[in-house]
Amino acid sequence: MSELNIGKYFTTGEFAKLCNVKKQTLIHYDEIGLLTPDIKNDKGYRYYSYQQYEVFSVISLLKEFNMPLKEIKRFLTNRSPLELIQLFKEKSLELEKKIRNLHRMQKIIETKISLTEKALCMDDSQITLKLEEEEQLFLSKGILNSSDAEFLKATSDFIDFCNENEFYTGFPIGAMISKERIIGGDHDNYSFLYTKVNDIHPSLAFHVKPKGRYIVAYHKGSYENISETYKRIIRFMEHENLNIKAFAYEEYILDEVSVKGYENYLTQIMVEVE
Amino acid sequence: MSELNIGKYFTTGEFAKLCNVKKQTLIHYDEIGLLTPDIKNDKGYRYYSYQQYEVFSVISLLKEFNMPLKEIKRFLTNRSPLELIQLFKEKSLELEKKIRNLHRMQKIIETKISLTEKALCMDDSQITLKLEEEEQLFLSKGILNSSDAEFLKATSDFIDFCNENEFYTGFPIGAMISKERIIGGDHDNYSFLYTKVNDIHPSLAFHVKPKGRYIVAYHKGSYENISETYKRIIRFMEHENLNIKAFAYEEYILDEVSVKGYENYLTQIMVEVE
DNA sequence: CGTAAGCTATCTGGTTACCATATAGTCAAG
DNA sequence: CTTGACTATATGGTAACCAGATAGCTTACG
Repeated sequence: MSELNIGKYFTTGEFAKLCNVKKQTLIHYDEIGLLTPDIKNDKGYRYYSYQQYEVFSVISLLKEFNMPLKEIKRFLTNRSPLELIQLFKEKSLELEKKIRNLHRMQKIIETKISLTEKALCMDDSQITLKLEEEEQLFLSKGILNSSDAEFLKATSDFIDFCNENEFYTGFPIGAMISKERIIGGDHDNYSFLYTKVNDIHPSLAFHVKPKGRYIVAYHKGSYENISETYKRIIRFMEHENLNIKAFAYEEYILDEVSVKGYENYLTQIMVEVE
Repeated sequence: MSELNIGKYFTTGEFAKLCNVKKQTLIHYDEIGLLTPDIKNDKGYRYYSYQQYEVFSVISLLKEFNMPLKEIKRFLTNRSPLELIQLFKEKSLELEKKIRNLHRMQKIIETKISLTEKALCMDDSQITLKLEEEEQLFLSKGILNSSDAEFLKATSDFIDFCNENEFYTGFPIGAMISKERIIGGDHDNYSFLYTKVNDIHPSLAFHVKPKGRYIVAYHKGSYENISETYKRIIRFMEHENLNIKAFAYEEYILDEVSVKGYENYLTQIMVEVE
């Protein structure tokens, strides 16, 4: 009776089922020396002890941390209670970071969803006058009258900086254009790029988009034709007897992410008025 | 001046730096048609618009969800505001699940750390009498007098069930041995396997490890020699004039996960006494 | 205007952690 | 003693790149 030999041991298939993985995975682990069955008979048949299940579960735990198998192997070869404590403490910190990041991601997609939903259900032909609350904006360096190359550099630096400081919350990048440029018809000459921020970083300077009345209009299509929308805005202002205060704020509501091609973009323009 | 042609466009290298990836990655994305540069000149040089940065950031966001590039591509090809909303809502649910899972992982490693730290700083030669609080245990089906094959099956079913119900919290699997077996010297004939649970699942039956006095002893090495430790326990009981109530509870404190080889295992034995 | 530095391109091969499939040997039950 | 269900090894394939080689382009300087 060979049953006695393999008494309390699982075959590869049984162990694989227990671990919820393919047999191949266990064979692979054996090949790379990560998890070698306690017993290997003369025919090459593998037999795993149930204590090895605990080892497997640590491997799969560490794998969930994206720890490469090589490193897991290194850990298991040198394993000791102290090593385990040290490793797990490291991983615990990583976990916290990961959880924070997931919360950030959740904020981003929530923002994207609500922005896009808003875009879907609004009337983009209408120009309206709205009272808006104060908003904190983080600005790029000035880009007025900049060359193409300078503009690219500024955009790039701005995005870099936002990423480093985790400013990106799903809000699109906006652009500010000054009163003079709007009136002068110089509609692609922006003063600053900006992004909305939720938490104010004390050591950095922010621009406050003031509380007050804003003309809200929407531009459909490429910004090459944005002048026409500005003309409509100016007509509206004259009709309502309003004056631009300092800046207009442009934001993509639908951009390359949700539609394909400039002709389908939707830009929101908010003009601060008095 | 060819500068005009490529005016507001990033070269592959510039765009790669902006996106914090290797140039190769962008080339790869171009090859598989995931993110094709707006412009490709006659020499094959790639030029990316800054609007494409937004596309890239959505790609990398989706990639963080482990979404395969093929699926991301499918999404981007059919992109529309509605598709975006639907996808992001799905992903939001996934995120919640992931966050829950990470919290679970954190609990597991915390438990492992504290168990192992406990093991390191205690005196395993000492037998003590302790007052222990009530504990909720989830039990395997009875394994008394079971054959090797039955034992394996029970272990396997037990682990499966624990996994399905996410009972695993980092506590090792324990085993209960009855009064009769302890006295009779039948030390590897367990009655049940168990694991500690934190949250009680209302629809399942749990065993309560009662509040009361327990002899706490430690066994070093393979359980093949566990009889000697039980002899020490019995001597201690006689000396202190105590009697076993119903069960002893065995738990690995150091097992294959933190040490290598049975000879280094450390088992905690708790005997319920009166 | 020419050249060298610093880009760009494509191409090959390697990586990780497997999965699928094919073929052949082995085991356990009727 | 055969049959069906297992086991083994071996080969090739996958995703999403990365590293390095080689060759072409371009631009800033002398």
